[in-house]
Amino acid sequence: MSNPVKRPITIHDIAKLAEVSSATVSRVLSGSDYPVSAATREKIQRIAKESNYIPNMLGKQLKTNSSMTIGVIIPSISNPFYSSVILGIEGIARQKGFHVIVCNSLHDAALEQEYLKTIAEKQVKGLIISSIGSDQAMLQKLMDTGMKVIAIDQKVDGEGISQIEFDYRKGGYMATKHLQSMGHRKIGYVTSQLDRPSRRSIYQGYEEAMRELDLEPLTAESAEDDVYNSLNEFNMGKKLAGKLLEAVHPPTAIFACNDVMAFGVINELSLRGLQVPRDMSVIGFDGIEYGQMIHPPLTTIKQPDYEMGRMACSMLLDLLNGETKPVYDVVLQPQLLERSSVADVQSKP
Amino acid sequence: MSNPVKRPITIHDIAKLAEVSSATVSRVLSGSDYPVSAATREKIQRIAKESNYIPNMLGKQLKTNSSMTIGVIIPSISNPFYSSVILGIEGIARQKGFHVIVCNSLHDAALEQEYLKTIAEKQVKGLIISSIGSDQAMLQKLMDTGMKVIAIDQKVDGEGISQIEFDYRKGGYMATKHLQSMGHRKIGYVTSQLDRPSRRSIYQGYEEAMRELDLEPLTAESAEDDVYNSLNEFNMGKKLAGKLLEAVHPPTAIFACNDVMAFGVINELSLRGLQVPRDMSVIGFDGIEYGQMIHPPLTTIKQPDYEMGRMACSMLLDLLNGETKPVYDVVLQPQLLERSSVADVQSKP
DNA sequence: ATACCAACAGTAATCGATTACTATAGCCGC
DNA sequence: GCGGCTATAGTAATCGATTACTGTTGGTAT
Repeated sequence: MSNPVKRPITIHDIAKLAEVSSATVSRVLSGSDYPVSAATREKIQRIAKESNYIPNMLGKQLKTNSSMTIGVIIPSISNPFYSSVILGIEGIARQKGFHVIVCNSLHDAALEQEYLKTIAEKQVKGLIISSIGSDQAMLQKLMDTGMKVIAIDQKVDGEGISQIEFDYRKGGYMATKHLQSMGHRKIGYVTSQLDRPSRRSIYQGYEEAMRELDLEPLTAESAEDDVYNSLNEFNMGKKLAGKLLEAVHPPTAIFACNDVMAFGVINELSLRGLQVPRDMSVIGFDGIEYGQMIHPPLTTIKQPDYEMGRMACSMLLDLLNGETKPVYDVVLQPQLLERSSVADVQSKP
Repeated sequence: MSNPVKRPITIHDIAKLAEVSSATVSRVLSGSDYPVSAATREKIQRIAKESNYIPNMLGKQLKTNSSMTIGVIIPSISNPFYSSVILGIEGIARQKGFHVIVCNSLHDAALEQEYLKTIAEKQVKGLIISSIGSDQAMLQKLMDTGMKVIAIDQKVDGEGISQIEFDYRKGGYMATKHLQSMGHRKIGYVTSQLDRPSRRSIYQGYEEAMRELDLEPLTAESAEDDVYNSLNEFNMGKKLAGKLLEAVHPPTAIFACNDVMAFGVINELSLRGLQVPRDMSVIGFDGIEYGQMIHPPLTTIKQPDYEMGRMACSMLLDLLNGETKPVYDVVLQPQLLERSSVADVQSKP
């Protein structure tokens, strides 16, 4: 019942048992192509199995200077958008024998820096990051020492970083145009603080589409810092929807900067006795799965999150394999998911 | 513009620059309490900083045989329940200077085994697992070599494993009792395949509560294997709700084995023109945040996911610190979240 | 003045695995 | 029968950091 803390088995132990040198054991167990006689090979494999040998990767990685691991830094896995990205990354990585270390920066730049350091210390040679911070000095230093980096979602400037972005501006434009095409002219926009580039881009798309038809933008922006948390976003959506309704000329359609906020908008509307889409149209942004589980199913702009993860990982592995492609940016295109939260209000002739 | 792959700086390089031995450098940089003169100490620190020294944790961990890392194996981060658990684990771990490696078994026993091996190879000494597999031989072997393990959510049998469970049975019982207390007598239960212990337990709770009042259980169980995926669950909820409605004596309330499935139930009802809770009451199980974003807000049984993560991590760190507590099980209690999807149908006198 | 101890610094072993290098034996061709 | 090649195996250096051990110096207590 006590625990006599057995020292783990090493190749040296196996070497002794098999009466060979540890070099031979290593050659067999690591799958090297160095020739070893069939008899010896079998004997070593048998002993390794019998003794439950577990290789120590620290030793191996230290010597070979390769950890077959990639790091991922994202704001938070509890955001379904990012958890999809991760699933995409892991799928590709696993397929190629790589492991993934995921770090949640929790929207905290300091924590992001800390994870960056940890990842470097663990000798991880490849990183996929959706950066929250603005000071990329550390990132740049790591790249100078040979780390390969792919930035996703959030643009990072700095030379030598390949990017996978969304065309947020276009997404904002598409959403607005869709509402316009359904006959809406007074279109409100609710958004969390316009502090991040991605959010500003969506807004620009909205504004541009409005200007094209000489329409007045009507925006409700959150003043608060986002403590990123679904429930907060939801409540913010409610609050901002309320604001728009109390405007002098309330809109007939509301565009929310993300799906969860759109949920809040819909909720607030229904509390005030307004039916979506009969009394008010709503469109979201993100395309999370829950959007089709609510009533009415949310029309939204889809970001191909899973694909983004897969693509980022493929690009990174190519870089790690020494394929010296030029640094390049991929811009993924938004896609309109037409469901049932937008009404056609055109007066058809 | 080319990349002359600089060899990374080691303590030996610093030693040379500072004209001291690498032992002294290590003593300064690793925060040892071995005395080093102030002058030397400062010089070393200055040079380390100037040269952007990044310690190689592989070397350190290999020598000290401690990786300050814990492993976590869960079915999938895209399930908000588990992502909450992870956030709880990480919070505690970070606070104590530990890192966390998260592995998604994706409900695949073989993949779980593989990750188990990987974690062992990485010399991780502590593991928190929500196991999907039934063969715990490997897990037991790892524990024999000194790995500390805490099982959460899913019961794992095997000696020496501390558990943190939910009282699923009681949760099922409470949900059913709540519906009964609101006057419901015909209560349907929709569930995914009763193949996992946790699911069977919820069902038992339901059945027990029904028997207590001599009521006939009315269950719709999915025949399909669960490809774990929210959308699937949602659709299954729709399908099973349909089944219940077509029963000879359709229920007045439906209890779903998880929240997403309850979303499906509600959706199906509303498609068929039934209003929740006026025409049918619905109760869920899990307590995910999205439950309060739908209409009507979902009454459900809350599992303290975040707390579970924190608790598991605390227990694990205690174990790793050599605090030889007895193996013990914690059973977390379910909690009724009363929102608005259940109607009171009692004929009040 | 002697014994003892603390402060400080270096040498070298060590963690576990890989691999460059060296060595031996058997076989082939000519 | 000799150079050369292949198959096979062992020796020892190596990755980067830590640390047991040894040694030197200077101060202090008696």
